[in-house]
Amino acid sequence: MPLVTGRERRRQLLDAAIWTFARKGFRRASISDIVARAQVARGTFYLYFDSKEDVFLAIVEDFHDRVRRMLEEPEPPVPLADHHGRALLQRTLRRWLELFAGHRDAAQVILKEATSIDPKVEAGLRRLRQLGLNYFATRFERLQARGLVNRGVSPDLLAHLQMGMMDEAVIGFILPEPRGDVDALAAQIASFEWDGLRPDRSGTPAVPRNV
Amino acid sequence: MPLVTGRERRRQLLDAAIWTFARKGFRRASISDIVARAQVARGTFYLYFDSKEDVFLAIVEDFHDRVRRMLEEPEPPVPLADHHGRALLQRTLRRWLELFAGHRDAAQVILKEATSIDPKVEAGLRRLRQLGLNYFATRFERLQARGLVNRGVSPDLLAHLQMGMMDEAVIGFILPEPRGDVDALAAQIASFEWDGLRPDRSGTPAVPRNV
Amino acid sequence: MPLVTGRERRRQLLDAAIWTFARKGFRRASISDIVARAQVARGTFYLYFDSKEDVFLAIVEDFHDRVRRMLEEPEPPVPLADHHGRALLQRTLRRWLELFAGHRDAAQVILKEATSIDPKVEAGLRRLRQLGLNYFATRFERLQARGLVNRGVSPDLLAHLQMGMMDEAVIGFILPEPRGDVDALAAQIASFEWDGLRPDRSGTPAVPRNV
Amino acid sequence: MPLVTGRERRRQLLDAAIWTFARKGFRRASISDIVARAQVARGTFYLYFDSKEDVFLAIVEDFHDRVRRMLEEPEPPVPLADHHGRALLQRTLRRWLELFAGHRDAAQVILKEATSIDPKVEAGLRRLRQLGLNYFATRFERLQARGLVNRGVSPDLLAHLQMGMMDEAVIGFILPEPRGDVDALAAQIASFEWDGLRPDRSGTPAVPRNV
DNA sequence: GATGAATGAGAGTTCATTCAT
DNA sequence: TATGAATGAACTCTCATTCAT
Repeated sequence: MPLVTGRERRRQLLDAAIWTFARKGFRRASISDIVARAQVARGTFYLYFDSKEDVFLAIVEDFHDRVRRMLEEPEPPVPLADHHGRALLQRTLRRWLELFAGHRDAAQVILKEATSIDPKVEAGLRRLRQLGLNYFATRFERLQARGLVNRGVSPDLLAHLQMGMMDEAVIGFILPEPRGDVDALAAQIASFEWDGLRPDRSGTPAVPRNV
Repeated sequence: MPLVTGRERRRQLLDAAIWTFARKGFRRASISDIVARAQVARGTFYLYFDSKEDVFLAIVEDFHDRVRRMLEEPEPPVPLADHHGRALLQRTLRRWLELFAGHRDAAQVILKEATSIDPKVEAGLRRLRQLGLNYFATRFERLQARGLVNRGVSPDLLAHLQMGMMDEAVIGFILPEPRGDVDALAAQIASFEWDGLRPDRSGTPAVPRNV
Repeated sequence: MPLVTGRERRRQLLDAAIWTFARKGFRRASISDIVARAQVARGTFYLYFDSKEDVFLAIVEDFHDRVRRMLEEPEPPVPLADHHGRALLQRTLRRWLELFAGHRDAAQVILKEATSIDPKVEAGLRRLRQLGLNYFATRFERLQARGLVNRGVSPDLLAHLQMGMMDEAVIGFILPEPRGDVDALAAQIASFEWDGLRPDRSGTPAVPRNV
Repeated sequence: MPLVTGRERRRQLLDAAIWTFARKGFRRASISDIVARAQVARGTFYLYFDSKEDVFLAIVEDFHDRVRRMLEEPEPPVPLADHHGRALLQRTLRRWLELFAGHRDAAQVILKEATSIDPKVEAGLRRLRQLGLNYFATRFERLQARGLVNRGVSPDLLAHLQMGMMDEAVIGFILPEPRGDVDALAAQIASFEWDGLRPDRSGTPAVPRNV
């Protein structure tokens, strides 16, 4: 029996690639860097991946799997309360941010190195993105149907905006800092999304001039 | 007098680079591609730019200038109305989206090729991003001070979320389609931001279960 | 086991570079020329040398080693004779000239291509030159101490003059001809050095006019 | 009438080239460097010289002229003395070294950048070298004929050795120092050449062993 | 004569990929 | 499976030279 199975060797190379791409970027990282990190020979890389592009695609698909598994995981019930919809939203955002916080190198690669590499990679990224968009859109739709969310905005647009905010929150607050307070971040975003910017829900604002 | 001035030749090469990077990506685009597009010799490129990285930086800075000029432009007054703050917000978003819609190739390059290229390029992108963040943060702060916007969220976080939504809106709705309805898009985003997701501002939602 | 070891491949490339530089000069020789001579691919060159400058430095250092090994080699005793010092000198010159005659391409490169290439190369050439200068200076000093050589001239200057004569003898009489009589050349140089130009060691020259 | 004549402009460019080649070497110096030094436009260079190689050849020939003029200059008589031949030799060496000391940049270019550039340049350098060799050979021959110099060595070989010593003296003692004592240098070299290394012109050295 | 923007051949170098061991 | 020396296409960049003004 070999010391490492094929599965393990592949994982080892994949992690080395994630680590390398996160630090050098796809373009500047070389196969040499990856195999040096993985402590295997150059040729070994090509036993598990077809090309440099292929290992990038594998990273995307690996992350895709993680997202899918997270989304499929059953969620613990939220205590019924006044702002039930908001609590659900906040929990979702937290789980989403936690996933990225738990895999910062991969997140870095997916979010910041997702440059035009290859049609196949492009497709993989599109699928990953679509997974998120579908999830959020379906979710908003259901919440609207149940009267838990304002029906005035299209679930599809909402999903896009949600994804944009998530990306930016990860890039701006999770990737740079070793320990961001994910909980607080999710709470604040949920708060903004739930209540909106309108200052006073009853009265008229007092004589505003142009800014 | 030469047929083209140095300024024009530089612009010509810059536009060729934008066009090329938007289609092939920074990595796959070669200097040969750029000069072929610009219809000049290979060496001419190096009279105006130091390197492939340098021309990318120039693109970023060119776009930076456009954004700055747009932000400095005086805005026509918004008719005083019930939802004054919302109207102001919507107008800002529209102008922002219009700028990107008016320079789709450049937007594509900035938003999708903003990969790790070079420390200098990195810095340039950071400056561009900061320009937007500062603008939105200042704006929200002022509107809050004037009572036109809910004081419950930090202007800084708001700015980040706003930028995330803008990026995603551009990537999702402006870059793919030749003619997106920018006005409608701005209106919908403003609507979501203004009112939030809360379904009913008075009553309690009716017996929701977990989603 | 590969057909050639790394050591051999390096030597093969080094020899090809010596051959090429000797014929085309550093400037006009291209990496293509070198690898064509060595019958390997272009990239192989860069497995063994960092750059074109680096291989030149390697040539210099390779020759440095040869000179050092020659100088360290024990010399067979010279039969005690009337002109003991002169015999020692002649033998040294012969060995020196033989080394260059035995590696004419390298000598050509070292002596005629020793142009300003690189600070590192410059330093390497300086070390090589210093090796020779030190050897001759030490030698003269010892011979003076033992009373075998005229004490009227500084060993340091003597070393420089000796080096100059050697360089010129190699350039003028060894590099151009496939088979120069190294022995006779060494004998004549030693003769000149030993006896000097003074025509008659006792009498006064007869009524010389200006030349 | 133009501000500068063609002759002057050519000289200006020639001096700029000497200055540049002395500092950067032929290979690393560019036409840009030369015209920048001469403060003229790039194209102007090509009105006076055919190519980069051509200007190098012009430098060689310019120096050739200087050497020739010096050699043709009548020499002041040397006071008749005991060592008449030695005094003549010393004066010649001094004049030779003075020429190089008076044109250090050109000397640097001729002696250290005289790398393989071009067949034409090669030929020019050969002519320059031959000028010196002929001069010394003729000189030694005449001195031998007049009994002022030892007849035991061939004038031709002597000329080569003399040139080698001159080159080395210039490289080692004149080029590096702003103010070398040319007189003393000439005196020491003449001393070595005149008297040789033989320690004692009458007795036998006392029982020397091998070094 | 003088200019300097434009040229483009050609250089050195990189590195993803292969394959004999 | 694993290795790593070898490959060579493709790249960026330089710079001597030209020529319309």
